[in-house]
Formats: sequence, structure tokens, C-alpha cells
Amino acid sequence: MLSYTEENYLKTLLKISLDKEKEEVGTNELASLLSVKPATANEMLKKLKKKKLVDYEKYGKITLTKTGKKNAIDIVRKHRLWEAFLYEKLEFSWDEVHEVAEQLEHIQSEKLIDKLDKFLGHPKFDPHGDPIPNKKGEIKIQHKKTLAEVSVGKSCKMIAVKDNSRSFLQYVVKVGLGINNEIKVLSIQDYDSMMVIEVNGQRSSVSQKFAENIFVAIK
Amino acid sequence: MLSYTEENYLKTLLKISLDKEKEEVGTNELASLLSVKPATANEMLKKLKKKKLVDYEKYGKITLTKTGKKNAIDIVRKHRLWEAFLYEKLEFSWDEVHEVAEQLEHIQSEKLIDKLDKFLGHPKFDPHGDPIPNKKGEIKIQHKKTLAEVSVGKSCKMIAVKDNSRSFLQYVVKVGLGINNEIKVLSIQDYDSMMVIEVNGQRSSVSQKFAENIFVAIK
DNA sequence: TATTAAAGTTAGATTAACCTAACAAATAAA
DNA sequence: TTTATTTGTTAGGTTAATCTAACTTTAATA
Repeated sequence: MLSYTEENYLKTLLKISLDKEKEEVGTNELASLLSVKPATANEMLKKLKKKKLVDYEKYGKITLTKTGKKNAIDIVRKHRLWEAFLYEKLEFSWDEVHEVAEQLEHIQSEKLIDKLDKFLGHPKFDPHGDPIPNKKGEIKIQHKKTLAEVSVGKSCKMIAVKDNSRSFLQYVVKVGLGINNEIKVLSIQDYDSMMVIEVNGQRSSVSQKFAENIFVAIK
Repeated sequence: MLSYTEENYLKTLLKISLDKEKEEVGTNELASLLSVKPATANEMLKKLKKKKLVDYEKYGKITLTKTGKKNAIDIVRKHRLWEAFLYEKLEFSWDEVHEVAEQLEHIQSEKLIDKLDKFLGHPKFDPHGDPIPNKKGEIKIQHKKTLAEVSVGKSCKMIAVKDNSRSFLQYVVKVGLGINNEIKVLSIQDYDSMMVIEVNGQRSSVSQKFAENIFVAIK
């Protein structure tokens, strides 16, 4: 049985390795994502190594073992199923679900998750458009493009967000964006790559940083 | 903000004071209900006193303060709402809901509970027949009789159970009993108060201890 | 390549929640 | 009312997860 804390370390390690193809998981980055000091993360890594959940040598690379990864994926599955529940059944807004799911993902009951999955009709994506792993731990990987890669004059459909932070999501809402919305790229500024986009008739100017955090399907 | 552990102490203190009218909450009993040693409970009591959640003097009585009680009731509210959810929406059986709700009751999100309450249609009772406190912390107290108080030849309706342990609940199910079932008391043994009861045509012999843990409404 | 900067590690301390063992107070029994 | 038993408390120790400060290794840069 894993502690709440151990689960969070595994989850974060998985997130780093998925988010960035570069695969370079470092103690400092891990620590900063978990809001702890590097020394703390280092200690936990030793503990997780002893438990055979990560492969790790002093000053070396950090990778999840097969077991570690399965555990991490299970947590992600729980997180996303809860998000779907909050959004679809309890009328939570898009940018509110993450925080509560951070707590719910640690509830220990296989039966609960199976039943929840069934209750929701076996959803494939969470409210942010991220795929929900199945019980076996398989994830449908969709190699997604970001809004930043769309060229002037083209249209696309928003399918997910990269950043799940509340501040970002609220910004997204403010621009009038949501999952499945059509986005038209009206212009791109050469100098700083600012984009003017149109969503449901609403025009907005967005930064490159913003555009890089919106996943889209190009028509 | 209360820790998981502190919440459990408050909840248990409330349970003791409600279950038994005698009101004698002792360190040992508290400790045993929480599966910790008396020394541990004692330490926590000092901590809760400092936080003004319990009133307590050395060797004296333990009582919840107003704040402590409100906190405890909020946890009970969450617990029972989650039980109702598990039972009604996720098809958990009657005897399975308690354990999972023990975890879910600690999720911190007022909005979540409000939404859940609404989603369930503001239920007044949990699957065991226990009243769900409202948001203000008010509980509909139903001074309930137990099956042990029913006399021979009389009929009654089961409305709740006193003991929420899995073993007891499974026994209840085995006897063919459930909330709202009609029970007829066919005979009571003078010597040891064993009862023969009939439920949906099924006759069973039950001990006094069993009968004392079934709450009923007498017709 | 030698030096500096960044990243990672170790040592020693702290806090919450728990323990055992010894002691003190209150209550019940003789 | 004195003694024995139960109940409650204190002291000192453990573990998980955190910290700061000092140190070491690796990587970057001059």
C-alpha cells in the first residue's frame, strides 16, 4: 500500500516523463513540481527505489519501474474519472475539477473506480480532453498539435489543454474557449508570435505561451 | 484546517456522545474506538483542547465545544451523503458503503458536498437509515426503538441499524433483513431473550445482541 | 582545460502521530 | 476506610515527511 505522498511522487514522475518527450527527470524539477525541497525529493527517491517503484542511481537518471508506472497510471485514471464525474454529474466548471480531483484520486477502492467508470459510461476523455487510461493501464496516446503550430488563415478545433492550472483555465474561459470550440487564426505577429484568434465570433489576442498550452485538431 | 486524524477524533467523540445517552466519554474508550493506545488519545486531546475543539481538564470529562461539534457534524454529513451516493448511484451494497465513505468523508471541498447533496436530491437518510445532518448542522433526531423492545406477536418495520460494522451488516443481510422490511416477532425465549422473527416469510432465530442493534418503527 | 555554476546528496533537526513503560488519580471492593 | 483495580497521564522513543546548511558531483563556460 502506498502512502498519499508516495502516490504524488509517482504521479509527478509520470507526468514529467509524458509531458516532455526529453525524458530528463531531475531531482530539482521533481521537487519543485511537488513544492518540496530537493533534499526531500532525494530521500523519497531512495525510498521508492527500495520499494522497486523507481530505477535510480546516485547522480543518475530517474525512471519509473514497470510497477511504478502502473501505479502512477492508476492514479491518473482515478484523477481523470473523478474529473469527468465532477464535470458531468455535479456541474463543476471546467477549471474547478482539477483541485478536487487531486484529493479524490487517493481514495483506495478498486470497486469504487470500476463502479464510477461504469456510472459515467466508460468515458475516454476527461473534461480537459486528456485520455482516461483503461483498467489495464493503457492510454490512447494522441500526438497532439498545439495552437502555436497552426498557420495564419487556418481553422482548428480545441481538443485539450496542456496546463491544468486554475489561472490558465480561467484565462481560457475568458477568451471564450472550451473543448470542441472552433478556433480561427486571423494573424500572427512576426516579432513575438502573438496571435489574433476568433472563437464564436469573439476576437482575442493571445501570447505564444498561451497558444502552446492549447491542444488542437487541425481540420 | 483539520488533519485527517483530528477529524477522526472529533467524529468519534461525537459518535460516543450520541450513541450512548450516558455521555461518559473516556480516554480509554476513545482510544479503543480509534484503534490507538490511551496515551496517544491523551496527547491528541490536549492538542484539540488547545485548538478549542474540546473542553477537557486533567482526569475530567471530555466534551466537544460548539466549534468541535460543528466540525464533527460536518464530517458525519459528508460521510452519510457519500454513503447515499455509493448506494444509490454506484450500486454498492448496503454493507459495503461504510468503509469507502470513511475515506471520502475527509475530502475538503464545501462545493463538492453542496453539489453532491443537490445531485442526490437532498436526501434525509443514509442507506442505514441514519439521518443526514443539514448544512447548518441540524440533525433530525428520531428517538428510535430497537427490535429488542418489540413484544411477542407484534410487527414492526426496520428503519436503521446501530452497528455499522461489516460483519454485522452481512449477518443482517443473511437473515433477509433490509431497510423498510417488515419484521414479525414470533417468540422470545425467557432465558436468554433469543427471538424468533419472520421477514418476508423467512424465519430466523436472533440473539438479544443482534436485536439491540436493529432500529425499528413499531406499527 | 580550468574554473564556475548548477544540480544532486548527506547530515542533523523538526513535527505529527504513534508507541511502551512507568506512574498517578479515581473508583470499586473488601 | 483501606486496598485493589481500573482509568488516565507523563516521559521518552520511533517513523514518515519535511526542512536548512553544508558538501559533492556533473555540466557549462571562459
